[in-house]
Amino acid sequence: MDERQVGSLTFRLDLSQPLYEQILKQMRSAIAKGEIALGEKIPSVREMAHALKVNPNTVSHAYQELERDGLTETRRGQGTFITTSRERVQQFRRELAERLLADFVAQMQSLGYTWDEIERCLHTKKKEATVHGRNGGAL
Amino acid sequence: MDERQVGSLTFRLDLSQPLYEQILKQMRSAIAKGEIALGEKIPSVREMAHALKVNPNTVSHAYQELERDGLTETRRGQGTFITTSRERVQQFRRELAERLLADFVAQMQSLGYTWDEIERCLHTKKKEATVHGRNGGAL
DNA sequence: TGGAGTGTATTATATCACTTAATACACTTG
DNA sequence: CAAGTGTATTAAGTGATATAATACACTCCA
Repeated sequence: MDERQVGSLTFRLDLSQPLYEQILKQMRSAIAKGEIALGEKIPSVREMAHALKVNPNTVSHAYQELERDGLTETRRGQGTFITTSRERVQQFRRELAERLLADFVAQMQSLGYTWDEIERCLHTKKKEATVHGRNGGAL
Repeated sequence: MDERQVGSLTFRLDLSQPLYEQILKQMRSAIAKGEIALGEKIPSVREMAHALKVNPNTVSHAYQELERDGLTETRRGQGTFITTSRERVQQFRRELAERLLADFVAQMQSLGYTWDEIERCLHTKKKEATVHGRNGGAL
């Protein structure tokens, strides 16, 4: 499965995307889902780099994007911490979901799908997924 | 708007994505939506390159991907033609939509959204879009 | 106070995808 | 035979990505 544990987090890295982007996305998900508590310290750049067998610069790149997102706060000499603002995390989650939804709909419409057809596709897939596994297809 | 006409097609190119990918996607859309008739000849590599102010190699790259998709057939010395198989086009459209849907759902679930929440988001956005413009938000 | 651990910045090197350019070839049509 | 097709090749340049090796300023704690 090529999974790597670091602290309470689990990462899956491959070569299909930039490494820093994969780290970034998986950190965003962990924060959005509350898998890391608000205000909690995340692994240091060097610790993360060592655990993921990746260059510290690459981890640093991802961490700086997280701060640009407003999801983390960095304290010089101390480390990087998840923001304490629950509102900020919720807002980010909403905005990202909104972007994903808009992109998805735009692409479906570029193939000639109508709103009703898109809704029907989603509903069909939901029923397919919830029949097989009880976890809603998440895992 | 930075749009370029070539034959009956309209292209919009920017620098946010590889040029060959943008050409590829917009050709796929045109074929899937039936904006180009089955069996019809598409502009030659050189003509398209000149019209889009792009290198012939870049257009050729996109055209070869189209053939890999099974959406076009190339006849040496004659040109590139849309497949005559309506079934092939429909199948491609379905498969691409299926992929888009699966990716979208996976990303939403990675943010902690449930199936019901995803369905509600889509339905809300549909109502927002159909209130404003009558074209369903496509243009 | 000093050492260890923080994030950050810098410079250098290497690789890869993408793009352009200039040719060349085999094929088909008129 | 000439013009137009797709295709292949070689070369060059650019930018993003990643690694490596240092260095610096900061904070904490023994």
